[in-house]
Amino acid sequence: MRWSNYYLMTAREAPRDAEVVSHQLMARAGLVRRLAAGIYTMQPAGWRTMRKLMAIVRREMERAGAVELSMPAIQPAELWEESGRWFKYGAELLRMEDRHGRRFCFGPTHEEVITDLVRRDVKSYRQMPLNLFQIQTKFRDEIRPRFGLMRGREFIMKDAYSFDADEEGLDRSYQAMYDAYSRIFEACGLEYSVVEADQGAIGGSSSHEFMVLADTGESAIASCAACGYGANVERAEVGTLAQPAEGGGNAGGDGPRRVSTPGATTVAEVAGMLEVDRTLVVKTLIYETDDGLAAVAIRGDREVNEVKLLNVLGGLGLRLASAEQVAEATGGPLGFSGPVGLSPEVRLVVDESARALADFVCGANAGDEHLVSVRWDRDVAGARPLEWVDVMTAEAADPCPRCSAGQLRISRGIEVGHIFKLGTAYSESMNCTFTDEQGRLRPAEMGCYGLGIGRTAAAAIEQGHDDDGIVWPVPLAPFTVVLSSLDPGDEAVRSAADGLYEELEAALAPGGFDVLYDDRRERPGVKFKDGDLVGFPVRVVVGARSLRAGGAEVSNRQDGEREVVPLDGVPQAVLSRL
RNA sequence: CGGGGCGUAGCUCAGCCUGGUAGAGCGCACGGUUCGGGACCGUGAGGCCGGAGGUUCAAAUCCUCUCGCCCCGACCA
Repeated sequence: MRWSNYYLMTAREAPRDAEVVSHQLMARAGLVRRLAAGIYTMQPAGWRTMRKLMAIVRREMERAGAVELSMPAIQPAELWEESGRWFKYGAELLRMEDRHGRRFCFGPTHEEVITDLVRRDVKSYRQMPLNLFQIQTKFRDEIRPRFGLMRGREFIMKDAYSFDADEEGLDRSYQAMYDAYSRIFEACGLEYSVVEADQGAIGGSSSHEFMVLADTGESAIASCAACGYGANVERAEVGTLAQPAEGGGNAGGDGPRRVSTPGATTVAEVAGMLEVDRTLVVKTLIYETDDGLAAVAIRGDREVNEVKLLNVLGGLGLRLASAEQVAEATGGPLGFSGPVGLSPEVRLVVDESARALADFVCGANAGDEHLVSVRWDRDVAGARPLEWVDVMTAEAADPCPRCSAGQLRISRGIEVGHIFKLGTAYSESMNCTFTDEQGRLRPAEMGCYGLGIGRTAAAAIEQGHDDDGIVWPVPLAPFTVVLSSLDPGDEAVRSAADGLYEELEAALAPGGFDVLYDDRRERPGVKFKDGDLVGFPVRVVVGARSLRAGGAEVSNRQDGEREVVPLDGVPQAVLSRL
């Protein structure tokens, strides 16, 4: 491709709304253009990167036995009502009506459509296993789209769905996708890790996320270097916590004592006023759930993980209760709640972090008062059975939940892939059944597997850039090589560059590599800056000076290492750098 | 949805407080000088100042409404 005929316009400055580096560079390099909040045009060079990524994804999906198809983006409401998600999915589901008043949505994902398809076609265990995938535009009406392609509303996703006759089959299909995803991110040259994940709105029994490691990632990951445990912090478990402090002066006694704690509404204030360690205070939060109010007790130095809590309590969502609701549940004002004497209407769950506590401090459910010397068995369990749960947020240096030696480390990542074992959740609700070997009717065991195309490209930039611009991994660069002719007016240079261009195209094509020939009538500085900005992995420069030095200059974007090689040696020199 | 901010040339922004004929840099076009890391000089094109309404002799500027965009938050008792 000749740049003079191509559509690739760079800019010195990024648009004001570009916040993260991948978005700024994609905009400056002329790869994407924002059309509306969270909605982008892929300009030609950006689309080339997407196409290369999609080719890698296709190759590995097919290698793993998946079969490509294409499903509609617009989907009828009835299907979503059948699965129960028309209401459950919430406001992220973009809904619309046609001229007859029939209701549709723009598909955020395709479980309903694929399940509907397969239930009509697949009737026997002999037709399975099956794995179907597509690469297609999705729409999710995010509350707050941001960060360019990282969290768009309209985005391109590879989604795959597996159907198996039994759980063992699902395990095999899941593992095949796990391996395929690993090969994909490997092939892209990305540094990634695989972690256990929360299932969220999709539902199902187990899942893993593929995270590209980057400090700007929106996801927090807890991992253990000793045993390899890794999980999204939304889900991460924690080993048994040490209980560093003793009850001190509050130990013993026949029961809880009321103490005055005027104005102390936070754990830190209470601990300071009573001169006890924060780990000896039990924090009690009141939540509003789909089933009424619930109280969560947790050790004072710990934070509640609302994703875990939602999984424990069930329902679609939860929020911290208002002051009025707290008064209804506890009889006291906000800031003085405790597990003793809660309204019997209120469900109480207690985090494991507070289990080892005896003679602890907690709110008295009365203004400006706390209780000291409280015990679970004697003072709380009498009124109600205790429900021990894990709803704490993992923190750095927490003990590993899987091995005795390790400590958790918290890092950040960009979620580029997510695989789920769905089990029979959809096949049951949508009646996707088959006849097994014994002639019985059974629901199919399903899995689903998503991979964000645009987000992976953005993640590659987050991981690969410097002050001058993008540093693409070779497989994802819009063009592998940029050939810059510095003196297009000079006949010797022009013919040398023209010749090189043809030779390079021929030499690179078999490996799937490509060349952008910068034949524009621009000054050298502009060509260098543009090449660095767009991030072509290898640069070949031909100019009057390089010809005098014996040929063309070949260099790498990544480390800038350059050499002058004779013209006929250029293709080989380029290939050796890929 | 709550809070904050911003909409002026293709891009980044000034002008607004204190109303009086629309500005800069980059980019673009043309001419000249340059030519290995975003050149310089000159000339020029390009704007219903997001939209509607109001106040005023007069509105980019003041007021009201509206649309769009961005950021933070939607959290700890």
